[in-house]
Amino acid sequence: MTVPATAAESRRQRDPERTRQEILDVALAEFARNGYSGARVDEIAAKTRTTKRMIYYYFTNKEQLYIEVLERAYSTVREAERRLDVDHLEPLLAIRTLAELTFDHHESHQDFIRLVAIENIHRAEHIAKSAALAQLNTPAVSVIASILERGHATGAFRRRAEPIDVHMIISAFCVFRVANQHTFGAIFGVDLLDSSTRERYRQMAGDLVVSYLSS
Amino acid sequence: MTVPATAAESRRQRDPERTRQEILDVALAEFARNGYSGARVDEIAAKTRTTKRMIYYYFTNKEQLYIEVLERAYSTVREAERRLDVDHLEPLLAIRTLAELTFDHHESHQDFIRLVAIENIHRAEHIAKSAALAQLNTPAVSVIASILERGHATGAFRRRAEPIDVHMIISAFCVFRVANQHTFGAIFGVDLLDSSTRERYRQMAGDLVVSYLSS
Amino acid sequence: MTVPATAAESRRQRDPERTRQEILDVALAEFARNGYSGARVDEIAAKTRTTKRMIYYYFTNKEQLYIEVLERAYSTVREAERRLDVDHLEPLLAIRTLAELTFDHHESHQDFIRLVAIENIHRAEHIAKSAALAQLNTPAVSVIASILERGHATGAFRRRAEPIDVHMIISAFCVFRVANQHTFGAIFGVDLLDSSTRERYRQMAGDLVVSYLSS
Amino acid sequence: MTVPATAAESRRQRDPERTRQEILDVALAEFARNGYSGARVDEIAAKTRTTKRMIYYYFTNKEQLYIEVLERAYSTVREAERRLDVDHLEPLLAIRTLAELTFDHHESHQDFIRLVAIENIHRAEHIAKSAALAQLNTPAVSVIASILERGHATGAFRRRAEPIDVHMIISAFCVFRVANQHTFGAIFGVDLLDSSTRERYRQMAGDLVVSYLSS
DNA sequence: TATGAATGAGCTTTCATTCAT
DNA sequence: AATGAATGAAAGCTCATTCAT
Repeated sequence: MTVPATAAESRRQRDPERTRQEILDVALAEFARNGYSGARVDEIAAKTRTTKRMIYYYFTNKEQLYIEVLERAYSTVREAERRLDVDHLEPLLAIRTLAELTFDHHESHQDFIRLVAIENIHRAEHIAKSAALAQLNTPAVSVIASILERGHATGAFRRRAEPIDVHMIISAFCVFRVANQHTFGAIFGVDLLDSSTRERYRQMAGDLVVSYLSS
Repeated sequence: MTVPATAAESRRQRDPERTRQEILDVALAEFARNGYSGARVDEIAAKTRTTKRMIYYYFTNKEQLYIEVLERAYSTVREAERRLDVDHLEPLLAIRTLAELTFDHHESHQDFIRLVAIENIHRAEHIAKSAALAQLNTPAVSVIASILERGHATGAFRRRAEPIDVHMIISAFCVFRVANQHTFGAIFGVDLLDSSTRERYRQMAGDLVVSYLSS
Repeated sequence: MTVPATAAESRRQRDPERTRQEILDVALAEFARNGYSGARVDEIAAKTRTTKRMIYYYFTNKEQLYIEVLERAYSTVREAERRLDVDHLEPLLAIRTLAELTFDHHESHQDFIRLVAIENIHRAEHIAKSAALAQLNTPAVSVIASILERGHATGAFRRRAEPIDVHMIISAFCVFRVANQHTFGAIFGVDLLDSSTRERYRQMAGDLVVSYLSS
Repeated sequence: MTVPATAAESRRQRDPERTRQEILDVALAEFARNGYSGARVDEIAAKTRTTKRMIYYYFTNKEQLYIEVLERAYSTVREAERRLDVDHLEPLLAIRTLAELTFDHHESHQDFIRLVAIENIHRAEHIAKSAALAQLNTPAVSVIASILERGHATGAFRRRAEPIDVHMIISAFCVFRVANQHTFGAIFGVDLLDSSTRERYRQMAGDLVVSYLSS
């Protein structure tokens, strides 16, 4: 017979990769929600169809699980960056579009932003421990470099700026809005993520980088 | 005799306020270093001349200690903001100076920046619980409002911007440099806090807000 | 001037005996409510106009406080017993009246009943430690002895019973109704203290001892 | 090799149910001896072949352990009640036998009596929390109901009494002797549990209910 | 006589992890 | 490859009590 006789049997996975992904999904949410120390292996297990024991079986320990969560999250972001295509736009519009796409991406990947904040609390020690993360290239910076080059050639950008600095300016604004939304909201009584102000902030992201490069 | 005979005697404090402050100092460092969950009351006590018991005596529990750390940290920042004096400068220089002072302040109060990041991980729930933090006013925004008014009057600022948005732009840049230094460093191999680049980033902070408001 | 200048001064008691009694009142309620281990010195102090320190000043430690609570409670009961006067009633009515008065007394002194239960949990070790409680005489038993003597003389009581056994029978019934009201209620869904059944139980107390002695 | 090499190994249990029962046994004794607040999980663990950690593993927390102790204790009593068989005895003898069996049972289950006293101190809040205890039926009352019915039919019982009241009368006497033995002993210098007086008290239990129902 | 400040010892509980198959 | 059972270590917190004047 193929009917599972016990709970354990019914739970048993035939697809290890799927189990891994399910654990990583839940772990991402838990780590993003509670921080590294605040996240509970028990809780992650409880929200999974597997058991705590399986988490250790697949990931060895809490830290390794966290690292793999981080790796997958960064890898997703890099994948998105790789899909960026603004070469067909004139430089000013290209950089504004890039800022806006970054703005949109950060808003829709808040768990990732939180994970980055958490990782910074831990001085990026887990990134340092990860072979996969060590060799991450950052397509976004190349995209920026290309735009800047074109912009300088056409004279659209009066300011000579380093690609990485432009990346930082865009990131700072877009990350801040998500990462600091709660303290900002508590202190100023303003919800930075409210849909009614999204368009204004989105434009501000573009204005900021455009005005910086233009003047 | 007045010579303390035991460890307990030598430890005994006659100055409760000083003891409180010492605990808060150590606790700030520990929370900033390890996050709320990651910080250990035992560890905080060990780095103090008092005992763990005293921490509970003064602060009731870990959360309340954290909240008071937060309150004092914010209060220090507000105090610094209150000392800001850029009224004698012409608008463009005033806003640039404000950005640079913010830049300097954040660099020299990295524990505060980390605390804010931690508090955001916890969705600002502790700020919400604090009566003292609820009624915090933010002098910096008033200062900005005043500068903007003057700048609009003189025509120095072509863009009409909300004071709070300008505050956000300055904060985003200055906070990002400190808060995200570790992941940025790990991924781009760049130390955002290196003294050799400080002046360039400092100027960038000013340029960013000035170019935004001017264009 | 006689106006108290500080909270401490305004709290300060001029009447030590009154302070002692207030502490004992609150302590009785707390011990009766939570048991010896369950009662908190902090809580007792909080419900008093004095401080925890004063409790130690007056009573040395928690156990001594408990003992004095016990002493005062027993002393109150003995005082009530001493006021019993059923000599003018014929034996059958006298013993019934005694049972009913005991019934009433226990109902209106539930804290005392609880205290006795608590003291039994502790194997009466505190009574043993109390000089005052050691030499407690029990007027009730003398009253019973007198009634029994008269009843045996008149032939109203066919059964020859020991005064202390009769005391036990009466106590058992009256104490049980109060002491076991909660488990009885939880298991049988009956509130033994409900006013609608008081008269029936009261009569039962009399019937029980009367029928026992008569038959 | 199968010889346990370490203390942990020798301690390790393969029989969870047996471990549970052992913990419950020890916990019953400790709770009965010291009350709920007075009992120490450490102490219970020390008297067991397991560790404190195992107690939490099996029972979640102290309260749940206490509740399960209570459940098992009540369940044992109910089991004994279910085995009562006095149908073959004529009513007067039946009710006397029931009283005597109750008397014997309470004497040999003093921990249970103490537990009931403790639970009453806590206003039966734990019984209220227990699903198992909520639906406990009480066979003893049915047995009494049956005896009363027969006794009323034959005219042996002149008094019409409620089964639950008769249960209360028997319980009150038998519980009192055990539950209040210590205060009674301390005050009257009488050991209610002394074997030399057991037979007299046992008979008194029967006399009490028989005379009550007969007259 | 009275008291604010301080505290050692020990409590219940939690956590990531390993055992043993 | 997979897992149910078990656990050492330490965490946060509480309690009656003492210090020091």
